Parts: sequence; structure tokens; C-alpha cells
Amino acid sequence: MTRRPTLMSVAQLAGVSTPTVSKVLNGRDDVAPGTRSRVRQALDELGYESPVQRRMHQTGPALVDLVFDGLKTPYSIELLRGIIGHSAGQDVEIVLSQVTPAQLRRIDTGEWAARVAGSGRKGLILVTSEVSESQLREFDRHGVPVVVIDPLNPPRTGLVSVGATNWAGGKAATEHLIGLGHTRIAHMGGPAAAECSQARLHGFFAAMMAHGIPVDSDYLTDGSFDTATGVRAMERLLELDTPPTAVFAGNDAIALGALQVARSRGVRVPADMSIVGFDGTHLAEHAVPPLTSVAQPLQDMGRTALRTIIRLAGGESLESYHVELATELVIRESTAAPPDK
Amino acid sequence: MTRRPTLMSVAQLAGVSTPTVSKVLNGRDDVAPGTRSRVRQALDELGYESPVQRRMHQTGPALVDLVFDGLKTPYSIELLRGIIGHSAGQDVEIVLSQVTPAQLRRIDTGEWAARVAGSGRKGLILVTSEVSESQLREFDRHGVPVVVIDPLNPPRTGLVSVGATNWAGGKAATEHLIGLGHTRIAHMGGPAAAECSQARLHGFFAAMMAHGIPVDSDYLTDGSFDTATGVRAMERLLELDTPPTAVFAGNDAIALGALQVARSRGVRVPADMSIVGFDGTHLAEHAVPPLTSVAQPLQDMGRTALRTIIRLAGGESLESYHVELATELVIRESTAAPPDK
DNA sequence: CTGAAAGCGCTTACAG
DNA sequence: CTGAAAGCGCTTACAG
Repeated sequence: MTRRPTLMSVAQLAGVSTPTVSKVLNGRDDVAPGTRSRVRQALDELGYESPVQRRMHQTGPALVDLVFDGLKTPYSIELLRGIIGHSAGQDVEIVLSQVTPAQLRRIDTGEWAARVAGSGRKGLILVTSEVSESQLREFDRHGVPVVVIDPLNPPRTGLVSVGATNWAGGKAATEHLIGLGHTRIAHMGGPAAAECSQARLHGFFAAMMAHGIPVDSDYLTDGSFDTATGVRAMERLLELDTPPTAVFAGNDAIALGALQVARSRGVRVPADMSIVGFDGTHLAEHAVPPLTSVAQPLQDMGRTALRTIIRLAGGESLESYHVELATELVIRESTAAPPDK
Repeated sequence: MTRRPTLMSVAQLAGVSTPTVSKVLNGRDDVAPGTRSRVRQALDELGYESPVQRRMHQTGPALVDLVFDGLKTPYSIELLRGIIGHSAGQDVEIVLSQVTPAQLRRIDTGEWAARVAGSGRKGLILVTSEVSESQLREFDRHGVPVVVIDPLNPPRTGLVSVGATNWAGGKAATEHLIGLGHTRIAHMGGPAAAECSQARLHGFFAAMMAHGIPVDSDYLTDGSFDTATGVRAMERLLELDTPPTAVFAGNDAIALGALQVARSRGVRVPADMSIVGFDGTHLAEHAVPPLTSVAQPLQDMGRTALRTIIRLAGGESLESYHVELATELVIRESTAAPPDK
């Protein structure tokens, strides 16, 4: 076996002394240009690595930063599980942190990117964050690959992202309700500005239009991806002269809020009112009754994001900047034909 | 200005030779325990850092390894949130991974400890794991502080751990049921071998005994901390000639399984049967009806574990090797007086 | 500019 | 177990 290269062996190959090689390595300026380039070449040829570099290399698995805007929701947790599960077989470790949207806006991205790059992290996965073009450029400048899962803002040049087929999911949920005979269908959206919300809403529109069913603007609400939003929306809908017979909620938490209000007002689900959620988390599965929901392949999305970072870090180029994994309508017990009038 | 500490200065302070200090740093085993601890102390006192550590240090926040046996349960997630939340303000980052109990048993701890120490990690937090004395020694040898949250095996010498007042919690849950008038109370335990299970069970015994209520051995079951265990246990109990009127479950998942069976058999909760869970996770909160449960301060436990690692890494000594945070009985709608006979 | 020599900080092999 | 001695790989100070 050949020994690993030392200053000595490099010096010999370059025909200089070890101090000279040392100077080149340390970027000192008292070396003649010709000598310097001969040394550089010998360094390359032998594949010399300084002790620190070696240490970094053999110090085990690569590190990838994973940044959540919050860890409160089953949605986040499923993504996390996908990423952590995939990391185990990949010689990658995950550095987990939490950065609120407000913090993200205040943060000095240049300094952040420099720190990430300087500590040898392979890349950064952001979950449901809004990243500006200039922030992206900072990371790019420092050679830090970034992948965003479910970016809140519309995909921009160079933003690598992973998501699900939100439009198709919204359409499928609505088709399901129409297929059961509903025409008075409400949509309870999440944040109106979020790309995924808009896609779901427009999937809803597409299905309604395809069946020539007019959309009542009283039936459209938005808010946040939380239970309170569902509660408020359902309270409002039930006060209408002609309430809807079905609700398509922007996520499971909203659906749950709607369900709570329905129950407390004596509106039976699904006999009097059908409800469809989105995400397919255990919130939907364990609700009473269990919620029909558009499932996102969250663990797969996490896995895909990690795989993408690893490929980018390895210098591979991607076929596509945005990957969308398929959603799937899971029918449970919260949807049925509308009540007879 | 004082020079930065070298092996030489540490050796002088400890009254040994530099080779000996070197051995301690590298986790070699040919150092007497007494000598080792004297060297460790000198190392701490002078704040010695190996070249790699120095590199790490100027490269940003310290890293702490966090190892879960699984990320499936709300229990794990709450701990995680506590740890991540606390890390934000502490200039510490968390490297998250998942190691199944089977993997943990197969793993080469010496190699693992060397890797953790070598990569400059400040310490290791293990969640609900069984750690052997020899594994602990490996980490100790490499100067890697370890804290276990809810260790599965009984605390051993030198095992630093964080838990909750399981015994008191079990007693409080049982007192609550007795206070409502129940005497036929079953206990559905988790893993019989787990320290926390035993503590909860013995809290149950203590309350029963204090009130002179005999414990029917048919009313005692064990299994895992999952829903299936609750399902099986409840099915068995309902087939008894004299079923219990109340159940104290080892955790919320078990309680949920019991609740499912009760519902499907037409046993009304709490009118016909009271159920108490343990952990106080959102499983209990969102069950129908919401479950009375013994809440553990899971986020606090996570925070405490991280704070303990940081203190240990800083060379502080602890007042106590085991910290128990208080549990609290949260009364919801799954408990009531027993039905009239 | 260059390199012989001294030095630094750490590790290893081995005698006791 | 321990440490004197030798060694390793790199850097520094300085003479030419």
C-alpha cells in the first residue's frame, strides 16, 4: 500500500524543501511564482490533504442543515421522519433547527450562508419558508445547495423545491364531493398568499367549472393552516341563509376545526355535511368520524429533498428544479351524499 | 496574555507526562481511572481544546447529538420540541438521528464514542434507551457526556438521566379514580421491564393499598406503549365475569386503544367505564371524549436534558444524577363516578 | 527566494 | 499503568 502524501513526499516530487511546500499551502507570498505552481501541481498529483481536511473527511458523515418554521404540526413531523429515516442509510447527519418566518426575514443571510459553508455543511433544507431571490444568491455564492419543501412563494429562478400535486389534489377532493351529489361546496383555504393554498383552491375551481357548478363567493374563506381558522370559517358558513352541504378544507387542521363546530351545533358529519381535509396526517385518520383527506406523501417528500441536496452537494445537475410528488384522495367516513332537501 | 493550553501545560497541572494526557484525550484504555479523572480535571480547568476542537469552535455553535429510538409518538415529538426550542437560545445545534433498540445493541460503542468525540460533539442525549454500564464507560472514556431521558433500565452508577415523577403520577391517577368511587380498577401497563412502567404500576398499588382496596390480578396487564396493547387489554377485561369500572393506562396510546374497544362494544366512557391515560399528549386532548391523563412536562424534560449536557460539557458537576420533573393529573371527560350496580 | 536547522505539539512503541 | 525517548508532520526564524 502507498503511504498517504506528506509535505515531505510533495516536496520531493516538486524538487523543493518542505518549508517551501508549507509556505505554498499557507498562502505565504515569499515563494517564486514558478516554484509555487510546481508545488501546486505536485500537491494535486499526490492528492495531498492537510490534517484538518483529512479530519473533516474522515470525521464521518456529512452534515445537512434542516430548518423548520415550526415543529408543531403532524405535517412537519412526517416530513422530518422521512428525512431522518432516509439519512440513516446515507452517511448523512441532520442538524435540526427551527427558524420562525419573522426570524428568517430579520436574519443576515450572508453571514448565515458563510457560517453554513464554513462549517462544512453540505446543504440546507428549508420547510415551508419564503426565500427571497437575494437570499438564494447568498447561499449560491457560498456554494451551499438549498432545497425548499413546499415553498410559500412561487418558484423563482434557481429555487430548487419539492412539493406535491396540490392542484390535482384539490381537484380530486372536489370531484369526489361532486360525485356524491354535492353542488353547494365551500372551500376553506389556508394562507391566501401561499403557493400551495392557491393551487388547491384552483384545483377546486377547475372541478367546479368542469361540472358547470357556479362558485358562491360566500363559500370561499381563507386564514391559516390551523384549527381556529376552521372554527371561524364553519361558524360563518352555518350562519348563511343557504349553508353549503360540503366543505373542502385546505388542510386537516382546518377540517378538524370545521368538524368541531359542526358537532357542537348538532350538524351531523357526514349525514348533514361532508368534510374533506388535506395532508392525510393522523389528524384525519383519528378524527371522529375519520376524515376523508387528500394525502400528501410527506415522508417521500422529505426523502426526496434530502436526496436532492446530496446530489447537488455531489456536483450533479438536476433534470428539474421542482419535483412534485403525487397526492392521493383517501376516502374515509366524513363524506357522503348530501341530505335530501 | 496567557498562552493557550498545550498537552504540556495540562500534563504539568495534572502531575503526569504528556503521553498520558494524549492517551486520555484519545480514549485509550491503558490509563488508570484515577489518573484519567485527574487529567480530565486539568483539561477542564485549563480549557484545553484539541486542534480539531479549536477548528470546530471558531466554526460556530457546539453540536449535541440527539438520538431517538423512534420518532413515531407524540411523546418523542414533544421532547424534541423542548430540546430544539431550548437550543435556539443556547448557541448549540442539534444533530438528530434515530437508532432502534436493536441497532443500539449491535453497535460498536467504542467506535461510536470515538467518532462523537472526534467530531467535536459536546455530548449525547439518548431518549428511552437501554444503556449498559460498559457502553456508558466507553463514552466516559472519550469524555463524551451522556444524558438519558426516561432510561429503560434502572439508573446505574454514573448514568445521568432525566425523567418525571412516574410513581407519584400513577398514584395521583389512581387516587382520582378512587375518589370518584371506583374500586374495580384495572391497570394496563406498558413494557413490564421498563423502569417508568414499574414506577407507574407501583404508584397504582400504593394508592390502592392506602385505601385498602384489593388488587385483582386479572386487572393487571402489560405489553407495549401502543394502541394495540390497549385494544387487547380492553378486550380481555370486558370478557371477565366482573369487568373493572375504571382503567388506568400506562400511556395515552394504550388508553386510546382501550377507548376504541369500549366504544365499539357499546361501553360508554365515562358513564360505564372511566379511563385515565399517561403522558398528557395531544392524543389525550383530542380523543373523543377527551382523556383524563397524567401529563408529563415533556418539553421541560427535553430542555433539562440539553441544559444538563451543556453543563457537563462545560465541566460543571451536577448536584444530582437523576432529575425528576413533576407530573400533573389533567382531568378531562373520560372519568366519572362508576355506574350504579 | 530558498532551505538547513530548530522548534512545536502531539503520538507511538516500548522498557520498566 | 506510566513516562522517557524517539518519531511524525508541520511551521517558523533566519542565514545566505
